[in-house]
Amino acid sequence: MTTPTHQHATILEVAREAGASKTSVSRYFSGERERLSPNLQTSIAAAAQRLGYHPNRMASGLKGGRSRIIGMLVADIRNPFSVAVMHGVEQACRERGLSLMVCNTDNDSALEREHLALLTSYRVEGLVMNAVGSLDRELQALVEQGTPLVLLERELSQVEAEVVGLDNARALDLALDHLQARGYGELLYLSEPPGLASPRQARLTRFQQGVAARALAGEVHCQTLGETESLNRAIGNFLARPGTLPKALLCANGNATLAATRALHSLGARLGETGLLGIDELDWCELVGPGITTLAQPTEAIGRAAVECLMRRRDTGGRTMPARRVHFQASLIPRGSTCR
Amino acid sequence: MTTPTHQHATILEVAREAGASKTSVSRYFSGERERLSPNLQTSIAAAAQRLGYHPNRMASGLKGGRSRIIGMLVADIRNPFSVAVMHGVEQACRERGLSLMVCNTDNDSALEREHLALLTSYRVEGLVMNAVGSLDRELQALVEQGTPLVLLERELSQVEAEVVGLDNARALDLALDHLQARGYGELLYLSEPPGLASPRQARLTRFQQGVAARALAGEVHCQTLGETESLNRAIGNFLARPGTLPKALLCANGNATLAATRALHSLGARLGETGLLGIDELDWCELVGPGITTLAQPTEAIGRAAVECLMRRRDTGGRTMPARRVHFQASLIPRGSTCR
DNA sequence: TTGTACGCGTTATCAC
DNA sequence: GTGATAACGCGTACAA
Repeated sequence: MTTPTHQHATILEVAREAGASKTSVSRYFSGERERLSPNLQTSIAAAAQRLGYHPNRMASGLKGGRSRIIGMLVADIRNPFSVAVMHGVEQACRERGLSLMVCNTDNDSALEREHLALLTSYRVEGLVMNAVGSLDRELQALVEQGTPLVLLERELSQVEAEVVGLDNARALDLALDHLQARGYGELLYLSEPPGLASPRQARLTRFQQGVAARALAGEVHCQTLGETESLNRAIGNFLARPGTLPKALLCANGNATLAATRALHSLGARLGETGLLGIDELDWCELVGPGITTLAQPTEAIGRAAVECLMRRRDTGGRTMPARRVHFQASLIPRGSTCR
Repeated sequence: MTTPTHQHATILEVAREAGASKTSVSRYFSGERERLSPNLQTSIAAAAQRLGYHPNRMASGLKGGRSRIIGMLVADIRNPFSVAVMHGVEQACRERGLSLMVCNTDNDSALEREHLALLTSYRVEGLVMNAVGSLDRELQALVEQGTPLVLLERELSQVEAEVVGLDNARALDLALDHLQARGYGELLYLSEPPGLASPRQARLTRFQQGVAARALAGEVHCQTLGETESLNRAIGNFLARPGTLPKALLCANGNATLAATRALHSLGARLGETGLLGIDELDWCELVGPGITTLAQPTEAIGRAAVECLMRRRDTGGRTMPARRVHFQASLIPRGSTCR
């Protein structure tokens, strides 16, 4: 019987307790149990059990150079879309025996830099990010040090990295086709300012192209969604403008959908009469009024694909491979908000 | 074959590059810059800059025994409440120079055990959890090893740990008072099965006491919320039952609110005529029908308080201190769903 | 099959 | 002020 220590047991203590050597204990916990005699196996297991031993990943990561940690930099952890992708990332990591360290940057560029340094200092074996700022220099350094990098959606021209995300062009085509088929002729596109975030840019561009190609009337409102009055005014003006064709709002992401729904709600607009279509499926979209039509993204698949890219890149020796792109398709969920 | 990627720079390389010793470089990066001569400081800074050096936290964690990592075990990462608390935890960690390692157990007891072992193996300096299973033995071991532990809501009688969470009794009193004031006389309480999760138990118990004390009619439906038909039937029966007093649903958490709203939606019930009150405030509660009345929890404060407890316990030497409880108050947000 | 010795990058303890 | 050196816990040649 051993006295309950308040320290963590080490491999050496387990070895002594089991009457074996460090090496054997190390083997036991490194998946080479078969090569040990049954006797040793049981006594090591018993000793480890008694001492509550867990291998120290800090130490093993130091020696082997493998931290077994994947880092993830998320722009907005309170966005359900990000969480869903993260869920996929996490599952894929677990299946590979990796841990996930998630940092939320709250759309703050300084925070992003800070968190990136942090993840670097833990020697993460790969990095998944969808964050904000222009960290080109730091990311370039990271990639040159041999750390695989996958960008969610936002692509940075400077840095050699995989990009995983939605096929934005086809998603917008899908949305525009649907709205046109339902008879809406004047559209207002709602988005946060594109800034450096390339998917926002890609969606916006395709919206403008698509509107022109379909001979629809299209307007754009790009503004921080926090400014409620400004948004309400913009939507109010759009709806009040004289016009013969039915009007609809197209929202670039989940946050925009939420903001638009609130605005329409406070303006007293009836969903359907005023069309509403949002990119990103959310829990509550089926519950508001006649339901909100959405374009759902395969979030889990996106997360898993990110990890797959990471691992592939790691196994093929990093930057010698050309950067790739993985696109997923959105699926339309028609509801009452696009039904007149 | 020479590796094409130059590895991470080490403290030794920086020292050589700067013409200094390891010790000085270590001091420079450990907040003891003042004790170095200005000359040394600049040359170390320059060398580190050239080499892109970041201290290896794995190594420093090994030597000093401080990983600078806080672990968090979350039962359901897709629950917005959990994410909001996590956000608070993260902020508090950052302010203290700690990193956060989050593991999602997906309400799976086996996964929970696995993740706990993982976090232990990284020698987390503290653990925040709100997870499911009965991990009493493992947690007890953790605490005895000197790792501070804070439980969110769910308390485990066996283990000595702080508990941070809502004042469930007063929250339910608030809810019942509101419903009674609004004239609802027959209540149906919706919850997932209490099982080992003590807050569910606490809320349920208080509901039953409170209903009796107020001479209201109260029923309870505790079932996995995934079973839609069962839930619909239960709510349908409740509403169809002859009775003179207005009826209302009381939902034990955000998931229950979502399920109840869906059920009422599919049953064609009108919110308000049928009362609805949910614990946990969600983005969409103001948007559905006339709005859903909720009891909001101070999520960020709960997360921050958890980290504070952790740190306090660590600084006072862990298990010598008696376990404590921190309770927060919910605040009522009245909306149309409790207005006839 | 099992044991020994060394190195991973860092911090702490001394000496100068 | 600065520098040499010994741990920290583990993996792994290499020896037995």
